[in-house]
Amino acid sequence: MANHEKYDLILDALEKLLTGRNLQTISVSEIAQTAGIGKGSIYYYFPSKEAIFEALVERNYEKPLETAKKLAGQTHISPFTRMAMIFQACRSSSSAFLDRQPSPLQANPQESSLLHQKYMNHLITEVKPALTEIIRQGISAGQIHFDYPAALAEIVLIVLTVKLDNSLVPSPVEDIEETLLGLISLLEKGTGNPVGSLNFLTTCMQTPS
Amino acid sequence: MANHEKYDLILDALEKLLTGRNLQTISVSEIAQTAGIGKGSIYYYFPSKEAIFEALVERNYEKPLETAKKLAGQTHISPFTRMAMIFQACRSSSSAFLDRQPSPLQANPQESSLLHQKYMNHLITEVKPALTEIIRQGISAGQIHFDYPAALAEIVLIVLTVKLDNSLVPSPVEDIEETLLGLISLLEKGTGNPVGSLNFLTTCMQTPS
DNA sequence: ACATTTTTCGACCATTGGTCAACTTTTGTT
DNA sequence: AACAAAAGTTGACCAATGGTCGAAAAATGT
Repeated sequence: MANHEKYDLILDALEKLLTGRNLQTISVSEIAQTAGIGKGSIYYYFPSKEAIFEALVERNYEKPLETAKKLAGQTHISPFTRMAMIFQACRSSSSAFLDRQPSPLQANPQESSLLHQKYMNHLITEVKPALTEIIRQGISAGQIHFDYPAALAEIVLIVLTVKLDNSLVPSPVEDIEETLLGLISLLEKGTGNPVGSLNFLTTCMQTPS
Repeated sequence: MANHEKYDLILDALEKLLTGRNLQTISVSEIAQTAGIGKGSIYYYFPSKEAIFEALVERNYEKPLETAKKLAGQTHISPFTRMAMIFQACRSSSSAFLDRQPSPLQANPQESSLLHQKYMNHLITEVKPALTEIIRQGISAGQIHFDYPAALAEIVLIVLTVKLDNSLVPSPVEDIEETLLGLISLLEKGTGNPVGSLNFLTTCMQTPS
C-alpha cells in the first residue's frame, strides 16, 4: 500500500475537473497538472485513466454504504424510518458528487454517463443486502406484508437511483415528484400499509437544487 | 438528405464491430474499413464518432416504439396484455442489439455502457407516454386501481429496463427472476388485482439466453 | 460539352493514454 | 555514518486516435 496522500491528491484532482465535463474531455496530463505531480506518477498509483475514475466512484461511495450497514442492525428503529435514513445518506453523498449539471448553455445532453452509471451500479448492488435485511425484519415484525423482500429492496433502489440521479433518464422536476409519489403509493398498497403512512419518505427524496 | 445506402453501411459496420467491445476500443478508421469506405466519408455523414453511435441506437429503437404507439390505440385488448406485448417488442429488438456479452474469458466487467444507457434512456422516455395511456384506459375500465398512471408506467419501465438489460447492474439469473416476480406481486397488490392474475407477464420477461 | 454541386478520399495534424529509463528520496542494514 | 536496495517521481517519448482538409472523382444540371 503506497503513499496515500498522492493517491488522494489524484482523486481530488479528477473530482475537481469532473465538474460539468465528461471523462473523455479530461486528459491524464491535466489531472497530473491539477494534482501538482508528474504525469508518470499517476501511472504509479493507477493502471489506467479508467481506474482513477473507478476509484473515485468507490471513494465517494464509502460513507453511505457504511451508514446502510450500520442501520441494518438498529432493529429498534422502524424499518421504514431506516429506509428513509439510508436514502438520505445516499442522496447527500451523491449530490456533492453528481449534481454538476452539464454546462448550462451548451446543448450537451450527453454524459458524465459512466460516472452516473457506475455510481448507480455500486449503490444498488452494495446497499441491497442491508435494505433487504431491514425489509425482512419489517416483515417479521408485521409492519410489512410482502413475499419478496430482496426484490422489493431492489425495485425501490433502482427506481430511486434512476430518478434521483436525474441524468440517466433526464426528466422535469414534476415528473420526478410524481414518480416518487407513485412509488410511495405503490409501496403502501403493496406492503399492506395505509394510504399516506409512508409519505414521510418524500422528505429524503428531495430533488436536487 | 444524402445517400442512405452509405449511411446505413456505416451503421451496420459499427453494429457489427460493437460485438463484445466498447465504443472506445473501436476506431473510426476501423469502422470505415469495415464499411468498405474511406475514413473521410464517415465525417461526411456524421459529425462525430459519438453521433454514429447515437444514430445506431435510434435506428434499433424504431420498431418497438412504433409497436407501442400502435398498441396504445387497441382498446379492445386488455391493458395488461398490451403491456406484455410492448415488453415483448422492446425485449426482442434490444436483445439482438445488446445481448453481446463481454468477451467470455476477459475479466471485463466494464462497459459498452454508453450503449446500454442510451438505449435505456430512449426506451423509457419514448415508450412511457404510450404505456401511460394504456394504464389510464385500464383505470377507466376499472381493471387497474391506481392514482398515478404516469408514475406507474415509469416505475415498471425503469425496473424492467434495468433488470432485463443485465449489464447496467449485472446480477445472477435467479436475482432477475426474483425481482420480476416481486415486481409482478407489487403490481398486483398495488393495482388491486388478485394474486397470480399477472403471472402471464413473466412470459415476455424471459431472461436472455 | 461544360459548369456546378455532391460525394469520396487518404494524407495530415494535434492530442491522447500509456511506457520507460533515468533520477531522487526513503528505508533498512551493518 | 556509510552503503545498498527499494520505493517513489519524472518528463521525454511512442503509437494510435478523432477529426480536418484540399483535391479528386461522380453525379447532376443546362
